[in-house]
Amino acid sequence: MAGKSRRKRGGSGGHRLEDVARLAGVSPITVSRTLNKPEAVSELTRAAVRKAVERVGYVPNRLAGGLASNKSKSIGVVLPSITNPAFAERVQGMTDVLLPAGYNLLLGLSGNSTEAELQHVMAFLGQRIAALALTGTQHAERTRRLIAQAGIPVVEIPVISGRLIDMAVGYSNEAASYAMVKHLARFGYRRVAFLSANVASNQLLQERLKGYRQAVADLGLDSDPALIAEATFSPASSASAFVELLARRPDLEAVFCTSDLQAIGCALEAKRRGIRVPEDIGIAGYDDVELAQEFVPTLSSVRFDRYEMGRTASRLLLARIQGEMPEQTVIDVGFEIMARSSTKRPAHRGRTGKRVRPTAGSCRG
Amino acid sequence: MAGKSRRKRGGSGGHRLEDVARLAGVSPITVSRTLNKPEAVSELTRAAVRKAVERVGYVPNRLAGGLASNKSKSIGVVLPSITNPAFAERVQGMTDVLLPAGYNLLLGLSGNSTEAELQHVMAFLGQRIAALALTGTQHAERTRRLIAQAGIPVVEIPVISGRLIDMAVGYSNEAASYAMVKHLARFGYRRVAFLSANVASNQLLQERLKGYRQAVADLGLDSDPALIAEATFSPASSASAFVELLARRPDLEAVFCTSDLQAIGCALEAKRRGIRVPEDIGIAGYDDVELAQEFVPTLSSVRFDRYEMGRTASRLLLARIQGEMPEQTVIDVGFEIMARSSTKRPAHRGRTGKRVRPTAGSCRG
DNA sequence: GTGAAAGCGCTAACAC
DNA sequence: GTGTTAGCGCTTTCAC
Repeated sequence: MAGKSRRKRGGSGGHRLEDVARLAGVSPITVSRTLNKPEAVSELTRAAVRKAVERVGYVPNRLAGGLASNKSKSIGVVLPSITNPAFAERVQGMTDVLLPAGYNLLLGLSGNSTEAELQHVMAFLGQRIAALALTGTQHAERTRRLIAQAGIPVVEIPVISGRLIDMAVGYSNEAASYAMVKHLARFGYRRVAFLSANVASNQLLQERLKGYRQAVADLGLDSDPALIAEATFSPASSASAFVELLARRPDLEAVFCTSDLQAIGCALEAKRRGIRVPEDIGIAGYDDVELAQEFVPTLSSVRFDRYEMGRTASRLLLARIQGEMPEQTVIDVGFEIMARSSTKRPAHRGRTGKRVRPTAGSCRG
Repeated sequence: MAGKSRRKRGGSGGHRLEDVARLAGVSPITVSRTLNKPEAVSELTRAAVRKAVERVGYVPNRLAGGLASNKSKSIGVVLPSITNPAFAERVQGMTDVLLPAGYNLLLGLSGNSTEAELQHVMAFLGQRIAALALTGTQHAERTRRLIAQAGIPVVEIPVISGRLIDMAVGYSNEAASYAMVKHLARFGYRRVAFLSANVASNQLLQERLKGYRQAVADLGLDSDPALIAEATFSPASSASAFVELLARRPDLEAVFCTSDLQAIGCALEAKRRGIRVPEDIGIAGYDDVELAQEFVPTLSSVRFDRYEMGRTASRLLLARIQGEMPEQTVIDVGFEIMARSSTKRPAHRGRTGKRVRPTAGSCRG
């Protein structure tokens, strides 16, 4: 006791490195090393320190550690929203890799606003995050500048083209969309609607719309702009968008929705109206959520491994944090067109289960 | 230049308070005050400082600030998983309140393991989180001890009974479950199955099972233990559990699922087997996801406002962080039985839309 | 309203 | 392998 008179120790009540050190009969730095670089400490000392740590229930102050070392054990993640299962699984994949490595997740929800993203990135940088995971490649210039200045590893998900900041894990949304339209065309659907959430604010949807348009052009499908509609992610909203599409184009043959929930909304509306799927109208979704293959009829969808994407992205970040330089920093995880009943128009026979290999990233076949 | 020789300033490149201060022609502490307590600084100085901050793009180091003040602007949140939309909406509600107040979210996914929860809480405490939000009241003793020692505000969600640590926002899961079974009984279903995820590891499900059992006993329904089954959250898994229930009890009349996705899994399986819902079998869900009211048939479910729960919990935490003592620290948000087609057995007529008022927290009517 | 000094708890650097 | 010293960038305390 009678240490140098300190400023009042806040209510956080924790013990300090020094307390543990005294108890273990070593210097503070030895305790620090035991915790951070155990291999640099003799086995004997290590045991003594560990015992002391246990004894007082020492929880290191990461704020102090971070300040001293100018880096923290936190990783920032910015997502548009988390209610969308597509993003939720990515987060799960990330924590599953980062937690065992001792890293925490700082979560920022941006709602597709680059301004909100900037706010989050600033806050994260203020906490000296060790790395950053962003969604898409659409960022405020200031965000890019701040990140560059910070010099931390960054991974963008789930895109692999565009103006990449650093690393990326994803696939070509455009190619996936193209492939699905091609799949529909193969089954004879030629008046195919594109139903998505608000495209203007969402880069991924822009890519998908581009793929849709390209396929429509390439395959000579109906290119009427009235076939393009927007709805929120709720099934109810997409149901009414579907109704409007039908009103605009009573000869509508298929709807390609950029989310499964929207596709299900359309399918349910079709059922309520006695429209048969896939006979009268083909319906395709996106994301391949679990419900897609259980639904009646089973729902064709675009599949990509969101969970694995989170894991891969995290591994990339961890490698870079540890100073390694992964040979591949832009990883294409590919996608898969899951051809199921909802787009299987009778009297048409198409190939199914087309898998786009990771390195391809575009539609083949 | 020629400042006192410092340890190398890490690559994080940022400017310091001192840089801004020099530029603005004031002392560092004045800059600090301008940023944290603007009202304590003259308008003129404030303007000068703000300009300097803008000019160099100053991002305060929260690590340093946190160390000095022994508190951070981060709030820890522990959830079992985030793939479940029920939790995702809570998180959205929390950030919507916390972000404008300048707080970040540290996310920890525990998978219903109290041990994992402990790990997260330790890591969070190491970062001197300002407050903590936990799921349920089942915690390791050590977790409780650490939290008590830290003396930070805690809110538990979505439960309001049991061994509460501090504050709570939620409703009685038991009463909600009881109410749904009662609703089923009112429509003449007497052989009601209870289908949930693994109960042993999940406190909420335990409460719901208790409510089910109590209702079965009180209302004289069939209490055969074979009517209780488990499945994962996937619709496929619950579909097979449903099949097994039918095998065990071919005279099964209704299934009460503790999640909507499971209920939908059952309903889809019923459709595949030509079993009519609600005529042959009644199906009830839990959570009232958007799809529930769009599904065909519309799905009866237990509703509670998850988003608002997140907001309320966050407001409680913020108040306590600011030293206020909210008069109510255990908030019952109530629940609602959404009576829809999937449980409306013809020739039976029950009351619908029963709303349990927040302060009631139990089943009335 | 503003500033000077001290120190939050830890780790980097260098000595032994 | 272990210890000593000097800060990390901020906020507290107390003076003016």
